[in-house]
Amino acid sequence: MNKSLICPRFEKAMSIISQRWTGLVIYQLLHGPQRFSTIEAAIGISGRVLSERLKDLEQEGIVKREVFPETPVRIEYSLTDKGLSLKPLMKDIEKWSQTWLDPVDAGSDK
Amino acid sequence: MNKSLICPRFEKAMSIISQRWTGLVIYQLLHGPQRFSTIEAAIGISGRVLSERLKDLEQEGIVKREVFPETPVRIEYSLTDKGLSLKPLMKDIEKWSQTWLDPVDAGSDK
DNA sequence: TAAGTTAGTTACTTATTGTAAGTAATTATA
DNA sequence: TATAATTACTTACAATAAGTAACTAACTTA
Repeated sequence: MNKSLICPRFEKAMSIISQRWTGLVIYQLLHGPQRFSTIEAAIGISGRVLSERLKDLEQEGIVKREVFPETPVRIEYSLTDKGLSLKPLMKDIEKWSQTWLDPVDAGSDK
Repeated sequence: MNKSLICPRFEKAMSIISQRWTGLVIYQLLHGPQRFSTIEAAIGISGRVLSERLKDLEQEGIVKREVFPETPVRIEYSLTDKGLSLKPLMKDIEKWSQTWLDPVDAGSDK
């Protein structure tokens, strides 16, 4: 079971992109380096999960974490080259959504 | 809480694409119309969830379900125009994975 | 000393998935 | 005729992931 016939690299890419919230986190970071609380507020993710996702994305080499020892401490998250390379993809999704999703529908909660 | 500042249409698109398995189901259907059990085997999804996803995707107008009253009954799932319009996106993901993911790494179960 | 920052973490609840067995409709086989 | 097979699901239950809210650490300011 669970032995798929699909290219493992594609599958891996999908597993990154299709993990809940990762897409939005990356999209948000396209606006530039940001701190934890900014991302949290911008996309409406819970701190618990954001913390988890940022760690995963750092592991994948998609996100970079930088500490600025100011007061209070400032920690900035930004995209690496690998992360930035996802920009065209994000733009495609944006374009698709504008072409194929009805504005009214899109806003309604489930 | 949970009031994001991101464009609702983009968010909706993301919520479709980033739902577990939907990407792989769509990708698989790019190969042409297929029956339930074929998709199931191809991507390694459980029947329970596949059934759920296909219903969702049909709702979204991305997938079409057709019944052929043969024996045993044949039911084919295929992409609608809206579904097919996701093809360039899928190809981009494929390309990205080939450029940025290490083949060894990608295969390892985490 | 108390209260305010930011960036998390922890404990606990709720939601989503996975697993495996079961069902319905029909035909083939012993 | 009873049993088995096939496909496309559904159901019940266990396991994993996400949401919520309170809490911590390491400062600084009032």
